[in-house]
Amino acid sequence: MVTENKRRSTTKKPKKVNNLRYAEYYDMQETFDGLYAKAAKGETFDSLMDLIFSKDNILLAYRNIKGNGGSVTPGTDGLTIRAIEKCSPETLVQKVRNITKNYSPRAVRRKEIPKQSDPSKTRPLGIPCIWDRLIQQCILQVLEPICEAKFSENSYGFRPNRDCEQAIAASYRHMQQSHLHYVVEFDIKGFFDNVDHSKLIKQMWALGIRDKRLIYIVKRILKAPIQLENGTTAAPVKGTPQGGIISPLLANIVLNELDWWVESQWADNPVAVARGRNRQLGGNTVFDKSHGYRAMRTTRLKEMHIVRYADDFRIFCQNKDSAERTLIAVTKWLKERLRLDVSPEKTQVVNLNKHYSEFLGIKMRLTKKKNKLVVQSRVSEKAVKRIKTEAKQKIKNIARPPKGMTEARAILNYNAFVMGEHNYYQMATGVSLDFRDIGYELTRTMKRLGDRLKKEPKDNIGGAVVDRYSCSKLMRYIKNLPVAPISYVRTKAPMCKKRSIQKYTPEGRAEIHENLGFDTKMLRALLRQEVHEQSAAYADNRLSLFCAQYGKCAVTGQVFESLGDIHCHHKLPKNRGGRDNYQNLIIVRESVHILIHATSESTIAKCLSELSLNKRQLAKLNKLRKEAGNPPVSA
DNA sequence: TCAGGAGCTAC
RNA sequence: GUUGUAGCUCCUGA
Repeated sequence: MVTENKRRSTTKKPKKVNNLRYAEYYDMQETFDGLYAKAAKGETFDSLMDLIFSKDNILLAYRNIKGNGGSVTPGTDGLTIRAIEKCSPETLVQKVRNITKNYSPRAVRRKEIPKQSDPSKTRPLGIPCIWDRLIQQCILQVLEPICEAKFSENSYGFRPNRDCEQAIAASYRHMQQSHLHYVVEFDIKGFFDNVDHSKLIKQMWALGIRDKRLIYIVKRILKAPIQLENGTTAAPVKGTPQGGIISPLLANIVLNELDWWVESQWADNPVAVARGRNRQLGGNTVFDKSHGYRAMRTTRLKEMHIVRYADDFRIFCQNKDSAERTLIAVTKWLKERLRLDVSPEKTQVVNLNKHYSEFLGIKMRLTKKKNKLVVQSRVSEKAVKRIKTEAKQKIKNIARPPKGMTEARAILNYNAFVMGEHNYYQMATGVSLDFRDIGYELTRTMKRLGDRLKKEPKDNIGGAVVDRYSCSKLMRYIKNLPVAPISYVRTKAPMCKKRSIQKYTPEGRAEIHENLGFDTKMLRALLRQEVHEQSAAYADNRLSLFCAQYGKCAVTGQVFESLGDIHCHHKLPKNRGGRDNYQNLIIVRESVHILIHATSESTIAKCLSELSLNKRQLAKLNKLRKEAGNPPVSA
């Protein structure tokens, strides 16, 4: 425990990267594709456990969570990812299977954190222990392809290859192209904390997830005790922990039926009519009980569309009457079907011809432009306020860098902030107005930088900030560092989701992911090779390295012909403090490996003549020899 | 091409 | 120390 804490203070938080490649490393992509295809055909799954806790799936789960920022944040048992990766792959797998044999997850650590939208309010976090997070990741990997096949096109939150931009684009489309001028704004009260466990299980069943042992494990995860900040422990009766790896997926499972139900409720919906009586929509058979909701069924409502982002959703309607009925019907449906309450103050109908409606940080309405109604959107007031205060703070950091921060770092941080905000809010048609206002608000704070701000850099410089902003008259420099002008943004129309993009079909992947550029046979062999006496981290990094090096020796550049020729070398030897992290490992041919460690003249001579290295290769070799504590050799 | 690290957003 | 999913941007190494 002590060593864990010590490590934590010295370890920087890793950051998650795109993980499409990882499934390929662990030879799981085809399996996931298969699940997706089966689910799309309407097949059900009553035996998923063997797959979930298969060796490859578990090791892939480790790979996927090791990059999480929170992997070095301990749960209630004080353990971090280090506790997992120091095991050998075999014991890691064995441990997961043992834990889940009679699964009883450890207590989830409750932590209240301020909401970034409104820092005066807090959001309850539930941080599971690292082994439990690993187990949840195993489950997620298998459930996601099944669920993706069933989920609605109108749901954008927490889903692969979908984002806010697409949700906003869909909203614009409904307003402008489909002429839906009324929107119902919904706000579910504390959604994550109020998810009904038995309803959730029923929804899983309806989606075809029918493995009883798996359902039991999910139940156990939901019922995991919560260790409150004051140290006492509580047993949850509802809700799914915000911080649990499967929680976002569970949220979509619960609300998936809402998407299909709403779309099926309007008269003459071509999709609903074509599929027949609201059943079998999207391969779901969960609508049989929807007959009881007369409020909607008898009104023959006109065209309407839902746009959902996690628990935040809007329904676009043709007219006021339709919108008001929808509000009532959906509220009732949520209560009766999912046992969820909406917040009456925040749930309302908005006439988009007269008022702005806020969604995902953007407020939007319709205005007349040359006899046509077009979308006019702005940065939401809350966001403007937040940007102002954060930008002020960051400028102050440049003026007077706090200790532990240099001026250069403060500028970089400010630029990243400005570019980040611009990147997101550029989908509002009126962004430039809002950022002009923000810039105006900041002039006083900018004065603190005084004459340090120049119109030209000291020398000629490049980089992304210059590329993007140097055409602005407001561009300034401090020495050689550009300071991004916050007022300078141009709007960029949000893009709709391309239907063809899909993570779980080879065709759908083609647009977002390139296949490995070399023969993967050797990679497979490497994956199957058991590494005795080595850690999971080592085994995992070895695969990355092999791919990063295109299956070639780092010194000679030769393609590996046999498994035995592949040697993974510690640059700084373990007995001198070298670790199993990526940076400390490199893949070389067997003879090169021998040569790195060789001390006897005859061995060196033999290997050298065998390899006949050129100058550059020799230099690489000697660098590795030096790191290993050996003197250089010459040909 | 790979990996890691910094920033941003939504919920 | 603040978890999680998803998306975006940039930088640095090999």
